Order: sequence, then structure tokens, then C-alpha cells
Amino acid sequence: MSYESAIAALADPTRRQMIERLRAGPLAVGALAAGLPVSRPAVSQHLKVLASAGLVQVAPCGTKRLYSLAPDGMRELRAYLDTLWDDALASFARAAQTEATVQDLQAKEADRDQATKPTRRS
Amino acid sequence: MSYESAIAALADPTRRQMIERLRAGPLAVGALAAGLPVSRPAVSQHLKVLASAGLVQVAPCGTKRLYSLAPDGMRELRAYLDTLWDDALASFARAAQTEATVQDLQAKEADRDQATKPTRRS
DNA sequence: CATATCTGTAAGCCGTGACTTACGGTAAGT
DNA sequence: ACTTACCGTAAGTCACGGCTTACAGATATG
Repeated sequence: MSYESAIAALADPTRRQMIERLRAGPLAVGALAAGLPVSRPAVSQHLKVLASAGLVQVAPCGTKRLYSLAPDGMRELRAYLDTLWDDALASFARAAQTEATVQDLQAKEADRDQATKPTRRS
Repeated sequence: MSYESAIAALADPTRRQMIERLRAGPLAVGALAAGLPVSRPAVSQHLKVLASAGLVQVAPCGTKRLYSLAPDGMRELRAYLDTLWDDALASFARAAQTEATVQDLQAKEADRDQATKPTRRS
């Protein structure tokens, strides 16, 4: 039910870049912002979004705050996309069948039309 | 490499709603817009985004255009999230270990401090 | 050919969010 | 206690994108 925030969070390129950097391991805010093309406050704001989406977690360590990836938000997002994936495959097959059916109907209609009164079909 | 457009496309609630409706099967633009709270041109624009992301496909049928789910964009998105998922689990374990290590260090430091000179820790 | 239906596109408005600088607040070091 | 380092938040600017109405193109039907 909360996969929406996860998708919205991952939609931003900067946030994805942060995720990419956190894949190597936990990082403090300053160290994380050091390799990014935006200011440190911007990183803090993005971290807030990622945290509320359950994609990262915090571990206060002295004056620093270590951020690391969290599997919570990813789990819900994966579950949603899995159902979407299955339905996409089903719909894909159904669409192919529909198209074939349509072509069949059009072919039969063409035959019928040709048998009675020919219609231009270009 | 093109999962970015898929995420950006699925980030919009209206587009997700369209995807939800297409899960039942192919639909024409008008029929699809009928059950949505936005105008038909808006649906056309969204369909353009979804198509360029490889999430839907078109099947011209007379004057109508039948749209249906396509597994292409979903596949790339799934692949990306799968790697992200694995790294999230790894980073999660690593973070837990880090936290435990930190706590260990803090505990040992506390012991050492208490053995030499007690520091206020509240 | 003229009409009607279905759809994509153009132009414009407007809200949302990403980014900046400036400030406040907390924890360690001297 | 004072300073330093590290971080979150507030206020403000500005571009991006979603939505609308109006128009243009394409296809079946009379």
C-alpha cells in the first residue's frame, strides 16, 4: 500500500545516485554529499524522503549520522511490481490473441465483403 | 539502462491508475479515459509517456487505438530493482554489523574510560 | 464526397518539488 | 565554557510536468 512513496522517491535522479553510492555501504551525510553535484542540505532533504519511503535507515554515531540502505521499502515496491509483471505478461498474451482475433475477423469480413460487394481497404 | 523512464512513468498516480485499468485487458483511449478523473487529451499524453517507457503498446484497430500492457519496460525495471534489492540486503546486514561494532566499540570505550577517568554519558 | 467518431498535438496555466543560502541545534575536542 | 564539526530546517527562487481547451489528422459510414 505504501509502494507509492518508494516509486516517487526512486523517480528522482539525484536520489537514485544517492542510492547507488549507498550500495557500497553506510555513509555519513557529508561524505555522501561530497560525491554528489548538489549541496549538503539538498542531500539531507533527499535523505528525509528516502527514509520516509523506507528505503534508507539512520544510525546516529557521534555527531555523524550514518545512512544505509533499508530493505523495507524495496520489499513493498518489489511485491507491487511482481503483480504488475504477471499482469503485464497476461495482458501481453491477451493482446496478441486479440490482435490475431481482430485480424481473423477482418480477414473473414474481407472475404464476406468480397463475396457480396467489394469495399476498398487500403 | 532505460529503467529510468519506466520509474519516472510509474511515479505519476494517474499513469499508475491507467496501468491498473489496463491490467484487465486492452482498452481504447476513450474507454480508458472514461473511468479516469482527467480529460482524454491528458490520457493521450500519459499514454505517450508510458509507450516511450516500454510499458504499453498500441494496436490500431479502425479509428480506435487499443492500448495494452507491454512487458518490455517492466523487465528492465525489474532487473534494476533486483540488483538494488540484493545490495539493500547486503547493506542492511553490513549496517547491522556496523552498528553492533559501533556499540561494541562504545562499550569498550566506556569500560576503558570508566577504568581510567569516568566521563558523563547521559 | 460529406459527416461523424476517434485520436494526437499545440498553447497556456499553474501547482509541485528540487535546489540554494542562511540559520539553529547537538555532540565531541581543548 | 568556548570552539569546531556535523547535521537538520526555514525561506525563497525557479524549472519541470500535469492538466485544460482548442485545433488538426485519420478512418469508417451515409
